Amino acid sequence: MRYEKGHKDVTRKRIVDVASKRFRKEGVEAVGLAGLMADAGLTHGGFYAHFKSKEDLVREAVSDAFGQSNAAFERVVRDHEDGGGDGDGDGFAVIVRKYLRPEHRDYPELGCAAAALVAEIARHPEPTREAFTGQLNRLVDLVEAQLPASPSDRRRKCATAVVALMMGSLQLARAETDAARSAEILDSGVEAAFALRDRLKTN
Amino acid sequence: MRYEKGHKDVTRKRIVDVASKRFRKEGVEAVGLAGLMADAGLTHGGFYAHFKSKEDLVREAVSDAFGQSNAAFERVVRDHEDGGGDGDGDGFAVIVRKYLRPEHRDYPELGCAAAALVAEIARHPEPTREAFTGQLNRLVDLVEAQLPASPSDRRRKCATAVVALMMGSLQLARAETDAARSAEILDSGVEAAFALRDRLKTN
DNA sequence: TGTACATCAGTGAACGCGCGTTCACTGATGTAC
DNA sequence: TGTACATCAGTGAACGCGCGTTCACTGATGTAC
Repeated sequence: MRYEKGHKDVTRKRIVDVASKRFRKEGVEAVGLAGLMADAGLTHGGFYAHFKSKEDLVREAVSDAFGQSNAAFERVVRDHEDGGGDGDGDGFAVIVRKYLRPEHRDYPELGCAAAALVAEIARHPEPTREAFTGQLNRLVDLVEAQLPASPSDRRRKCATAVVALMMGSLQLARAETDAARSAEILDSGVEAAFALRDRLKTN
Repeated sequence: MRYEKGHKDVTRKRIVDVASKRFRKEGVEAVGLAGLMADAGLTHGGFYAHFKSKEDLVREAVSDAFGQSNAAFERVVRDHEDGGGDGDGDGFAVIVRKYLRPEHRDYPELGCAAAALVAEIARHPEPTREAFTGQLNRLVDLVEAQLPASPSDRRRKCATAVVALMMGSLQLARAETDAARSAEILDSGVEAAFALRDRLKTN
């Protein structure tokens, strides 16, 4: 069957979309190409008409997943600025609270790719790691833009630490089996993020 | 061949030891039992004389790996106390600096199991997750013990956030391909950890 | 003291299965005549 | 306007391979007589 123009691109995007969700939920290694293609409504043989290897898809899907979650955070900050507080730094609170929400903990397939995949990505080839760190820097940039004025390397380091703290807290909350303790981990992350921001203000 | 008493226990420990290193370095899923047993100087068939399943080994190896890294941090704090500063809170600095060292970033197989495996463990069955969080709490306890006196839930939350921050920073530093930026990530973690500790002091 | 047997940690072939990858093929549609 | 052919996204069988797991077996040593 021959398809209308642009059909292949649509299919390719569908594969990337399915992959970006399943990788975040199950880990890259646990997801097989046959099942992935079936989820996209295709048979496995067609995979190589779209990507030259699984690694090729991983790089693209990680970038896409992380990019989507970054875009969501950027949007939520912009919406907040347009609405109430006129650049009073509350964009920071919006990011931190959204990141450390129970929903984000419970639905990794819709959330930050860093929290789900950072350790696995660290073992992948350099191009994949670079796609990852490119998006990571974008997240750090976004956090940095919400911080009060300070010498620029202090701001950068603070933003970096806040991202590490949020990501780490989310991961620990996901591993914790006790619901109350898991909620406390998220809460610790929120409080500590504010503490780091405030210290930048004071000093 | 029949073996001297205790021989089987020694073999078992050797398997757990090899597993605890390889899991941290390569991830649980990437390590096959045949290769693992070969590394322990055995053939794969004997595995089930020691463990009832791979998951059984995972639980034990994660507990062992995390326990060893915890013990190392406990030791380094004790040694520090015995040596110079008599409980002046520098145990905290010793932990943070040891955790966020470049060597820890570069040799995951000898380091903290949380940084290497937290995301993967979160997808494992409850007994495995509980073995993990048991050791995680031990690490939080250790950090908490180095913090200045405060209302106990504030201390606990601060210690939790410090662990999340250290773990997250180490993971990000491992994924980063640029050496200078990777070093900066570690440094951001160290500074932020001190900031969190200091805030507890002041307040 | 010497022989027969029980023990059991470790061996290695075999099980079904899913992996990533390759490739000859299909068949509906667009284009050429 | 009607027929022949080229296109090419997607199909599905097949490749070698490693996975976790099972099991009949080995063979050096300890124990029983």
